[in-house]
Amino acid sequence: MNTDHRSGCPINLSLEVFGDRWSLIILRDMIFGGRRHFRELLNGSIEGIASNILADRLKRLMELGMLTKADDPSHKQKAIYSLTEMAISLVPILAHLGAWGRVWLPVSEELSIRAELLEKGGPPMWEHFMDDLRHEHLGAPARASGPTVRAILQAGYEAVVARKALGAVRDPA
Amino acid sequence: MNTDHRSGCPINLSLEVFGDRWSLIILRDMIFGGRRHFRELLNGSIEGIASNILADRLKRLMELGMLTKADDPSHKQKAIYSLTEMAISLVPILAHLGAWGRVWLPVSEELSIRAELLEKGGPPMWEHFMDDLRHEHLGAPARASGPTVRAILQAGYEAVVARKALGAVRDPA
DNA sequence: GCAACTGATTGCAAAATGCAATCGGATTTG
DNA sequence: CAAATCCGATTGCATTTTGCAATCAGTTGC
Repeated sequence: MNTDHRSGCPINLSLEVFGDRWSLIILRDMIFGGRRHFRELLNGSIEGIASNILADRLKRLMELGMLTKADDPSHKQKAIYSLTEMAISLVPILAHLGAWGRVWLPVSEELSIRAELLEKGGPPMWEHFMDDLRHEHLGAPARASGPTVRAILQAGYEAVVARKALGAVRDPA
Repeated sequence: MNTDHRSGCPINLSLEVFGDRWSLIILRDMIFGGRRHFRELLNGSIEGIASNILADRLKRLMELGMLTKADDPSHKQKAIYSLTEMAISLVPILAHLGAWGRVWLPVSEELSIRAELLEKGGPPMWEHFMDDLRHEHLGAPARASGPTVRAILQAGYEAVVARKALGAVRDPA
């Protein structure tokens, strides 16, 4: 890992970790989309990441301690990528980032409903989400009750998609 | 301004705004360092931004609605850059980013004391800070009482520097 | 045996970055 | 009043990063 930094400022060092156009997109897809494999990240990315960039960023994020990689027992060639606690603790930042983007940028309704729900859920929901991710990626015990936060966000997303499809039937273009 | 986006996801759109190595550094120097002029940003940057990059980013941030530019009445050639509400509302994100960096990255003590104080102050302190910035950059009325948040952070910084200098006298290298 | 899929790698063009020198005008200094 | 300094940039150029398409060798399912 590269250890010569521009400065010891925490904001600068954070930017050196994910101050590029792809690293946080990959982490977003792992956190919110539940993606664990190379191809899932490659083909599932709505932004269309290239395979060489994805390979480079996965390697970089591993060197930085944000991800780990393990063999998939069901497929000798598959690798499973896992979030570390360092990456899981980005959830509040992602929540704030989504909230800020929702206010100031031309977001689409179906892609911002998750950010809206996460904002409304506040820190308690973020903690729930981080516990879910610790269970999923670090083998921590599962939360006692209730659906996962990802399932709640996904349900919200699907409700918006369904409502928009209905609107399209009633009011076709 | 460029209006073709990779996706309408709020996190992606936020990254398109400041997902590079310099934009947030410039905003940090304006917010925490109180810098308003080109040269202040150029020479005051500990990370050493190049003048062409600074010029490009200032232009870009203006096009995105994060900054405005005005003539300095005291100097016909000077320009004063001001934060917009869009940029001021990044304060909570910067606070979280600093807090995260302080935990996970090799920050220096003197450059992370501000992040520590801002984290301990919590959302009420962030609101105070944003009010100060609205007064400074948008002409809003000043807060009723007490020192500015920037002054509090600066005092903390100087206390650390003084303490470290004292330690160097007592325990020279 | 063969097509589809696995996590990547390679080659190459285009864009972004880093760095030093420089610009014309405004201001300060001696 | 002339020289030096400062103002916000701009230019040229080498290096680095990115984006894109094609390709790779090994694994799996049929």
